[in-house]
Amino acid sequence: MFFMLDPKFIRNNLEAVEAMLRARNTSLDLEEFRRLDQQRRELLTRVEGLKNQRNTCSDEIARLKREKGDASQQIAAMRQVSQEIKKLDAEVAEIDSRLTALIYMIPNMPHESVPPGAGEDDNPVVKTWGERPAMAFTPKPHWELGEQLGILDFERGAKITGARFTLYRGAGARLERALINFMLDLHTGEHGYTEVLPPFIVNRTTMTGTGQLPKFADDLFKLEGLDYYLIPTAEVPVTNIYQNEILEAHELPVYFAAYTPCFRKEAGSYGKDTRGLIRQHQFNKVELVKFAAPDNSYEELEKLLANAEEVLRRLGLPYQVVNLCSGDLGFSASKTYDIEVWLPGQGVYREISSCSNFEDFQARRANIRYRPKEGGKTRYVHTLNGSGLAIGRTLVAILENYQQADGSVVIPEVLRPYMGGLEVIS
RNA sequence: GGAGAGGUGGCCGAGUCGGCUGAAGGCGCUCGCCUGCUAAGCGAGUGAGUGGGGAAACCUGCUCCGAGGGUUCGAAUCCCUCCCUCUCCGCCA
Repeated sequence: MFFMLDPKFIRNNLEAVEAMLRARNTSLDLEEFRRLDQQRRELLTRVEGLKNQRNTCSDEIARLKREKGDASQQIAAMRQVSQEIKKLDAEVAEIDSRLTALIYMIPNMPHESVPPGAGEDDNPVVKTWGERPAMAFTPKPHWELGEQLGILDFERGAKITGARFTLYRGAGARLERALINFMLDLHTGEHGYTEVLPPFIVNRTTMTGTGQLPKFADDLFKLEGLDYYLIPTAEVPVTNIYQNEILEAHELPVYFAAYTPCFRKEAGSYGKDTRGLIRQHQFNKVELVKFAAPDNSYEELEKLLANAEEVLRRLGLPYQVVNLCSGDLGFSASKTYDIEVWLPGQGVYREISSCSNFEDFQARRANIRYRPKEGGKTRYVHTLNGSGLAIGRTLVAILENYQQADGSVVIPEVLRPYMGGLEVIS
């Protein structure tokens, strides 16, 4: 049986959990949890008593048989007991599955440093970096630039597949690939991450481990006739690398960097960001994933954020960092920083990275533990992840921030070696 | 896709005609002894989950031998379904 929040924690902190649900604008009644949990414990006491009786008596029967004695009386008695056990076991299983379904719907507890708030307008900006480029002309949105330069073909993307799919060509395709390589090289070469290339299709258990299922099934592409799904982010396969494993304390923290495409249905965002690359059903991302000991996971979150920020600094892209408030925090996260990059073509800051500490929420579901140095019981690790960064949106930011009056786009210096020396796309 | 073999504790590896095996034996690891140091040697300990008792050391119930069902008083051991691994054949980037 998997849980997200510890059922014991819920049991002992019902008021706190209910307060958390309100802060997250979630309507969920814990009365049923209280009732089922109580019932389950009562049943368990009874059925375990009976099992104990059966075990003891089975030994007795075995002994009698060995000594050629008569055990028919005990066998008859145990037949009754076994019937009863079977019945009670079924009742427990029924309650368990209802309880699990319920607990799976409860989001994570926010960290104490998460500000209260109703939604994204209440997220405090904790940092801004870089100079917004001064332009003596009216900056264009990236879709215009991309089409005029012949590097982004939205129409043909839509023809090949449908809306929210894009065909990159020439320098556009290469720029996308350059960004992937640049980011991976930076994180593996300078930030201590190990590169992994995971499967892009995962099974149900894996999706459940990181919290995408059962709650967010609507946003996932599922393969027909199979219990397999296209990943919506590398977080899913990479976090599940250690699913059902026990790590040694000296192995922590573990840092992974992974490039993968990401597939999202974007259900419920029909009117939003219909133009351009901002919201696609398929996009590329370099993801950073960490497994850390609980006592320093928040330091690891700060480092993770700094690693993601470094990408934007080297690319010379202005950004701000916001601390997501309680009402905007994702389902599985205890704390999340969003990095938002400046897009002059649209005159807004747009999310380009999301760095989160999930504490033991995912680890509990995916059953990822470690053995503490000082010995004693195994504990759940803390998992963290962050985009480092979303590739498509980075390309958008480059086009819009580095555009020239004539519609050409200068390539940031750090990318030129990856572009075969190309300095300007024109 | 076809034929066969197999999935046991951190690892390797026993489990007889179903009962005394949560699991022999070995390796590894931990602690202690021994040793000038190292190696070797000797002794003890060493799975996980969940519940009860105790201030604690610790004692104790239940569950777990790929997963899920079934047979049985009782299953790692028998039956069924599924998953995975390996070998051979076919097909294929």
